[in-house]
Amino acid sequence: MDEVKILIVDDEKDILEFVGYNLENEGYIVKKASNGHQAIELNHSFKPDIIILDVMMPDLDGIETCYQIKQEISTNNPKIIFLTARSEDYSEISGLEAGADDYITKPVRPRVLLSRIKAILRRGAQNEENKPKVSYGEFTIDWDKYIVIKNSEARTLPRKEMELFGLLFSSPGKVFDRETIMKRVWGSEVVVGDRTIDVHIRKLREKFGENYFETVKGVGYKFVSPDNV
Amino acid sequence: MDEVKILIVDDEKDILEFVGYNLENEGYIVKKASNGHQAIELNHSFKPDIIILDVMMPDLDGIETCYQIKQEISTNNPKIIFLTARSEDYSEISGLEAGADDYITKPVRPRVLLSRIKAILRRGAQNEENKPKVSYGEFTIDWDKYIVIKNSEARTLPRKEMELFGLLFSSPGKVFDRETIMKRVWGSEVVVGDRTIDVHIRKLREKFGENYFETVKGVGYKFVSPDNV
DNA sequence: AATTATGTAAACAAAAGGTTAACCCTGATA
DNA sequence: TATCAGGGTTAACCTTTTGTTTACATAATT
Repeated sequence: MDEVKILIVDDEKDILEFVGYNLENEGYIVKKASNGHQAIELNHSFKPDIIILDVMMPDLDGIETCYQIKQEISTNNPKIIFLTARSEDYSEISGLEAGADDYITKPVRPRVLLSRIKAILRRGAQNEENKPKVSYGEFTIDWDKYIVIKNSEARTLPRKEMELFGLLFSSPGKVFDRETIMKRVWGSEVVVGDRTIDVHIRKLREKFGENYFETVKGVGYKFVSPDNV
Repeated sequence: MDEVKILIVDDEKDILEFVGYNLENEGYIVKKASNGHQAIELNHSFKPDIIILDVMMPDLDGIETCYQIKQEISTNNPKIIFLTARSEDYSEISGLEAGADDYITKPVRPRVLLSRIKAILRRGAQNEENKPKVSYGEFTIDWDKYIVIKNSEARTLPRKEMELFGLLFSSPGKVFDRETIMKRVWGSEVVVGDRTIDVHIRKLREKFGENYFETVKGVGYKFVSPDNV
């Protein structure tokens, strides 16, 4: 991983500038968001490796934002560093639960921040050896190579198809309702028409066969492996 | 859970008013108690989903109150958020021991409080997703996969049939009267003809056999498992 | 027997989902 | 810069499934 992308989220412009400047100086690719919604949005499009997230923000606070981001199925699995003022009354409990990977208290000291970032990247590098490759029935999904293998025949899927497949595949047999699919694949911010999910299911069926993606009318869809039940 | 009930407990009237106002504004159903005894009392009668509990109270303090409430066996299992003044020397430890679910330090900031409440509700909702897989006699119902298994033969039912089955199956042998069935499966607002339930019972009988859904004339229906009684 | 509650089949209505093709981006390519 | 291609989305229309009612038959209860 040579190009490390970092997203900074804070409602105070000064901090965005200050932290952004320091990180860019170190050669990271930086984008900034000034609220939670923007952050979720940018997590999609920018796909940062690390998100530095202010806890205390109006409207959608850091904890909430973190939750939502962690929910989503996506290729980037961003690490999240919380930024909290020592005086704030957000307890660490909620932060850890929300899936924070580290904490930093304001005021931000560049040296500290950089060392935390490096620590996280180091940790990440180690994990990367655990290729997230999961098999079930005749299928294998390999997020690393971004392919789905069916009976030793590999194919690359477009992002949304991959994510939709990934979600359903993550719990074979379990029905995911449309709302959940929407939230986890498209994100809670995005609003798209109701036929969109169907169309993507169609594409998956075209590629893998009609029998793997079962419709449960009025509820949602599930992945099943006929030979494997 | 659409109607969320919250109980606020504090000996300072101002705080009760302030917090209460903000929560009501968000559509929560709110009751207030000004001491621990009242709180325990209201936990019984009001059955709140969440209790916001001041730690520092005369006589019966928050920790004690929390203990007592957690002790009780009741249908509502209220989540408890502690309210502590930063200066107080109640350590978080005692709070966690007492069974707190979260902390907030005074002064209470509405945004913070609301986001914590949402977080707690979300946690609760997630747990609810793991609807258990229940077996009785030759039947198993699996809400996750949305199937009913009879003698190792699985089938997915349409929504209403599933819900009707689920209801009757939830208490084998117990008679559910039509009114209850209506309310629980169709909802209290919906009005449908009186043959509708019968027709759905018919469908279940067609699918699983005539002997499992017994009519109790003038009352309602019950699920029975002949081999199992 | 009369009355009332339930059973049933078939018709009907309305959701829910399926399908296809066109459209709009965005990023790549010449 | 113009063009192009792929992915993603929408729109329109089609099909199927599910849910409800109707109309009448049957069984139980008084």
